[in-house]
Amino acid sequence: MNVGRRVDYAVRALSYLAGQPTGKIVSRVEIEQKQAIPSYFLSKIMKDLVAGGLVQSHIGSKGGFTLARPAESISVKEVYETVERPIVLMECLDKGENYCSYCGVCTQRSVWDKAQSLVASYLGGVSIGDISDPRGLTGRLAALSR
Amino acid sequence: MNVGRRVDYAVRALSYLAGQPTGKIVSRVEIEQKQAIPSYFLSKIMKDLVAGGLVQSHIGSKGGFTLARPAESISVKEVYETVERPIVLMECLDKGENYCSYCGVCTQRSVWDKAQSLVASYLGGVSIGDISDPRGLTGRLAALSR
DNA sequence: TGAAAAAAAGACCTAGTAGGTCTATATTTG
DNA sequence: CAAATATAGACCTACTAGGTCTTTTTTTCA
Repeated sequence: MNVGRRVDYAVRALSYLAGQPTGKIVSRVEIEQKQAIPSYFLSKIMKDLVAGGLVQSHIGSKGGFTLARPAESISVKEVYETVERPIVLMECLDKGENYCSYCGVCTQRSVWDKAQSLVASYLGGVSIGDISDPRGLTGRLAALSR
Repeated sequence: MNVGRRVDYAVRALSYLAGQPTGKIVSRVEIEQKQAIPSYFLSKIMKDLVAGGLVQSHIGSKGGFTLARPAESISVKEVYETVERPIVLMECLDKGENYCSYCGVCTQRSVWDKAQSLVASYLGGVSIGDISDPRGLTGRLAALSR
């Protein structure tokens, strides 16, 4: 029960994009620097976000990324599932009843199912727009110490 | 965001114990067989449950385990945290503000904090008594096919 | 008293994965 | 053409989940 760095970084990247003027293209390097993401790491994550249709990429000099959709329409749940995997607390909840022969008589199944629904529906209700971050972590941290 | 086998097996073991007459001592091997837990694996898990005060052990021939407390007073959350680790979605939620220098300006922190509270409080409200299983998975599965 | 049955303790092993780094290639701008 | 960029994918390391087994200690009971 642990959210990986990929999700953390993906959310940071999207929050930063959400804070830019609409259509402003931002490079991977800028996002990494503003949001304190390890060099290069973001390239793999952005690939997933592009493939998932959350972000649009622009190849070539002056290229970079923009949100592919309004920030308000992108939920944290969707981000999670795009860069990692569907939110599933136990495998048997995902696969059908015949994944494990005991599913039919399992007393805990409904417990994890409920817990999973709770968190998934909460995350489904939080949008990237809600946590947009125009300046990025490094920018706002620097502002604090001034 | 995934619940490991240790928790699964711990819950199965406790549910089985909860279904026995009060004070009935049950051996590790019996629990493993009735609840379809891999041989030997349960020994490591029971160690944690004993250390955590959820289960009482009885060494020697005719030994085994009993619940140390009423099943209704043992929550799934407590089981989880006893055999694995505290329920924490991101490390920074656990460690103080100074774990990561950006905590103070992090826009996602509250999101994961809320999600974490939701699931923790739900699991805190489900007890082993709620999912007690006197016959175990194998027993009930066999009953079905008869 | 001794053999059997059980927990306690811990060593060991394997495959998978998280997290991170780097390089080569294609594309675009100016 | 040169510089800047995404794309694609190779590569690496440390950790962990999950599982198996063995040795020791304690207890029961015949």
